[in-house]
Amino acid sequence: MNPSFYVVAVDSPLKEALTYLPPEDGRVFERGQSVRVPLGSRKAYGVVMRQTQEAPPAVKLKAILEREDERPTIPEPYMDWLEWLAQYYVFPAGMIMETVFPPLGKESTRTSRKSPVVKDYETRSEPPPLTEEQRNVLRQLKEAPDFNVHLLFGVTGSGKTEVYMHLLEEVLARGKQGLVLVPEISLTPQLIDRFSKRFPGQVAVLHSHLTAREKTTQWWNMVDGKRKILIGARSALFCPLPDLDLIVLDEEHEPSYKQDEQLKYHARDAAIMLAKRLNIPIVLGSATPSLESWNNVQTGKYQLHEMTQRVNARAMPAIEVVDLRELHRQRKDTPSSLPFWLSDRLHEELVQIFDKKEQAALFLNRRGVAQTAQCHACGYVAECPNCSVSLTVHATSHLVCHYCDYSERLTEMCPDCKESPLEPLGLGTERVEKDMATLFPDIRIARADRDEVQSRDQLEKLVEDVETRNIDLLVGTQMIAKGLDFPHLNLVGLVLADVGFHWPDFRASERSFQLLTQVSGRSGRQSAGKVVIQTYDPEHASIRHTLGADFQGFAKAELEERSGLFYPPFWRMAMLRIQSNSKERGERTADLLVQRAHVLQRSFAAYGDGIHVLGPAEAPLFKLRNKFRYQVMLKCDSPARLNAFCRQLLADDSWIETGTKVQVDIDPFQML
DNA sequence: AGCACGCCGACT
DNA sequence: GTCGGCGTGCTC
Repeated sequence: MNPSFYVVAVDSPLKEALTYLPPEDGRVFERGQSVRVPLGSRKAYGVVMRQTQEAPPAVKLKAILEREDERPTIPEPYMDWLEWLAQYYVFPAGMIMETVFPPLGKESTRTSRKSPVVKDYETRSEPPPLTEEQRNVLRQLKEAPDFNVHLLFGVTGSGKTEVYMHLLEEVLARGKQGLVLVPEISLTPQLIDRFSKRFPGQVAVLHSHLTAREKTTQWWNMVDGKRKILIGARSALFCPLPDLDLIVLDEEHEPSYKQDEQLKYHARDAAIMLAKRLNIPIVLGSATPSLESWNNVQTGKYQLHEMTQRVNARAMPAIEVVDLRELHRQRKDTPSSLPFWLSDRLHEELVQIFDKKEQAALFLNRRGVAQTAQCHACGYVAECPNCSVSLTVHATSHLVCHYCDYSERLTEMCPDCKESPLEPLGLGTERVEKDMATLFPDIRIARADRDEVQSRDQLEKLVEDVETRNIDLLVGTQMIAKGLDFPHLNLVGLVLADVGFHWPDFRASERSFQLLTQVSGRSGRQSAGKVVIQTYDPEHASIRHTLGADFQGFAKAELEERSGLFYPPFWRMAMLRIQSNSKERGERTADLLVQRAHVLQRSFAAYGDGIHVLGPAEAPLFKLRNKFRYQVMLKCDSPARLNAFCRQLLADDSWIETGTKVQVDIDPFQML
């Protein structure tokens, strides 16, 4: 007997899947198959979820048009996992299904003249001998082949990548596939090359900077089983691999694993759920694990594997802290010819490094010439007309908004009082670069930030220039903190470590610690390196523990603090964001939402510690791109209950006014 | 997300 | 008159 109806997840932002009649020809469909369905006045893609005997009341049903033969059936573990994602992150299932498939059809009519995504080498590079620590870790990992979460906690330079490659060799020997996830930023040609040299002809790559055709080709290479190892950014997790046997997620602490648009998933958490459904091991690697993962080690949920030695027994860099308060006190008495942001200590080290013809990097997590511009006569600060932030000074005469990219010319006189010019306030990478060029006219400087390096090609060029020693000094933001590995870089200067200490985010300390440790790790990859940290707050926990290379001490102190404040990882959070083009409507919606939350709260009060509702509050970035933003924070000690609460709270959205949106962010990272 | 519908201002 | 701007609402 033919089934009565099909439940289809349609590529449209609908809360629920839709019900369709079988097609005219009476064809039968399986769960996971792709179909074309009529939707309103158009055709849409859909994935068959299940059969049903029940029709929704009061709807005139339409029939499925046809099977979409170009799209392979999604394997059951993936189907189950995709449904979990939709549930957990409160997101339309049909739109998640769509992320599984490549952007174009399988066959291309044109031949590409672009250089290939992965270079295919003829011969396999020989692996270096393993350290004892690496051998131990590999042995331990072999003993737990089923679903297990392994945290590979290894200092920078301890050879984590080599461990991954050995594990992948075993995967290949079994004829299976492996998935290696890395943060987008560290997905450099350097890394891809290293894998494709070791596994010639076996590697495919997926990330957002590939063209639609490149993505499609790489996707099919894996899905057809022609290639066995997929290296990619978080979105590669959605490629439905037929023989997946191992997931590696490198730099697991990286905040960029959390997507903060559309489906707000965390690739680490999602990867673990996928591994669980496939009953395969997953290896998380980091030199500075997230406190979530570290806590899971403490409670025995994850297995810990430690690597404390750098390969070739290279020493960790010597770290020195410069107290900027003291520096400025001194300079009041004895003025210096150096730029205000450059201490004599860091200057000395730079002189020495350049004398020795070695390389240095200066790190400052702030773009532009100056943080903002202020009038010394009336105190006016240039602000963005669309966002509630001050404008940043760029390239001498421009003011730019770092959130919406609005820009204007810097006027000669203050536009408010017209009495005095706007003076730059604070510091940015552009200014550092300029000052260094004046101070050291003979050295070759490159800047690495979002203004200077916008494309993959530019990053490749930059990496090459540093590798071939065409560059003596690299000045940059976060961009240079991650994954770049330069043998002759022996001095890292942190111009102002304090950027980020006072961010309105409960993870501010954790991020600072990670950043300081990662940046420091860039120095002395081959010989003895040096790190100079300039700060106004040498006593800050992030700095103290970076100095002692004491992750565990930092984690212990920070976890204690989190526990006292009902923060993750002990409690779970959900952020409800209200966004409106009218301030009044936004405020009204936020108030109403909290009222509804309080009503619902009562029915959850009987379980555990109930649900905590905080807010409504204006978002730290109150106005963004001309939208007014409010937020309501929810906390709960059980993720399942928090999820149920969110779903119930937002099940009915008919009360939300037009021009106003309410969105949920489960396990949020972005607090602004 | 699309796509249609509908209600206003600017043009042949 | 009617072309098209984008706000609003619906999709089995």
